[in-house]
Amino acid sequence: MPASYTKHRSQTRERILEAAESVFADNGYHDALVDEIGQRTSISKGGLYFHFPSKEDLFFAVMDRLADKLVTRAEKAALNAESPLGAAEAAMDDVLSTLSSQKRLARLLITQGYTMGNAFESKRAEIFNRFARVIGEQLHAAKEAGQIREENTDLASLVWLGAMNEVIVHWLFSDGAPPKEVISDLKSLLLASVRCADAKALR
Amino acid sequence: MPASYTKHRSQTRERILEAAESVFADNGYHDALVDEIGQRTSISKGGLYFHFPSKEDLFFAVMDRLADKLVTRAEKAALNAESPLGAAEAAMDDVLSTLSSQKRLARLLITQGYTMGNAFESKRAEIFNRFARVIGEQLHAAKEAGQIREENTDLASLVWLGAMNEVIVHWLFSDGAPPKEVISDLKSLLLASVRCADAKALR
DNA sequence: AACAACCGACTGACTGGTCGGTTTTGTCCG
DNA sequence: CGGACAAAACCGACCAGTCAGTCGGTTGTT
Repeated sequence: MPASYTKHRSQTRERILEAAESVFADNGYHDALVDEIGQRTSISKGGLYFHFPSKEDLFFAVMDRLADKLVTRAEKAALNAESPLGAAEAAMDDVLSTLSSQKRLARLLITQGYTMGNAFESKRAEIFNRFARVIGEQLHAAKEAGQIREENTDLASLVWLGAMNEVIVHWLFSDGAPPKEVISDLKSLLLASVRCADAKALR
Repeated sequence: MPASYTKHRSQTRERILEAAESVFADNGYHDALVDEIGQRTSISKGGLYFHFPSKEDLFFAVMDRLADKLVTRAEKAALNAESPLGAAEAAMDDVLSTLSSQKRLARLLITQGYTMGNAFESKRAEIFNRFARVIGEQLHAAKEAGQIREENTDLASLVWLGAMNEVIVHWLFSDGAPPKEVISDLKSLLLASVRCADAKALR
């Protein structure tokens, strides 16, 4: 298999993933038609099935790609902080800002993880655990460094994640404010929750 | 229409709702078969469609009924508390305990709200908002009473709800501990988040 | 008789996936 | 260079399973 084949191949894969992301975001897994992904890519159904073995696999690939992009961004944002707690804040900040400007993606990421019966649950869990770990590691370090008094940092990271998730969901389905606008208040709440020692961080 | 008709009628409806709850909980909306609900009730498909106009309507009815039961329980639990903050804790406590012992229902309530495409989103939001309001009202009262320092009680209630939700999800899909077992730590975190003035409440 | 309640075989729309065939791309050799 | 060959990439009509919902008919109640 010549090299130039594989190159073009991955380009096409990417094109398909892009279109699929959009179709899944618009319609959800069940109501998304493989044929529509075909239309948007100008690739026939047969062509699609040359690149992906099933609709399900395609969906998984889309979600993985999306999660990768977000986690990578968040991790990078965390690196620029000068303290563990700052890093946790930065990661949170980044995710909320990013999703604030991409409602469709937020929806896809957060709600569609549940849409395929039991098959996808573990994948959804995996994705959320990746986020949780990013936060959790920083909180753990913050504890070691004496920045916070909370002991159970695993639970704390779950609380942070859940809070972020709920804020986003509320924005998506109940006309809540965009996450961006509540970041500041949310930070105060979450910093207080882990009993941040630094009073000024609570403003 | 004689009275005995309507009486028997509502009994049958109840029987159907019970069975449907179980089938939906086991399989999720899409993979649940109307025929299976028929089997479990010993009522034929035609019979079911005499009582409910569509599968979707039946699902809605099941979810409403479930949410009603839980919210009512939680509200009752809140009444027995002697302070607003205690009431909020009690409501949280009650919901987590109840769901801890009913994994299938927890799953149904929390994840299946997303499984029917866009059709069900508003209903899911409605149900969660009911819970949020129960907590939110108590937190607001707690603020008025000077029990907590947090100002933004609407956001705080969202944080509480999101935290509870995430703990449950983690239990459901990542072999996390049953919510019951983390209630105590979770309480500490959430009380701290709203800057509870009473130091001993934080233990 | 009249109406509610129920039955269950049937239908028809829907759509993921297949497959035989066609086109495009890269390679090799004379 | 060019033409022959193979493999990749792509096409799209078609298949086959699925299942919500229907409807003409039956049973039970008042």
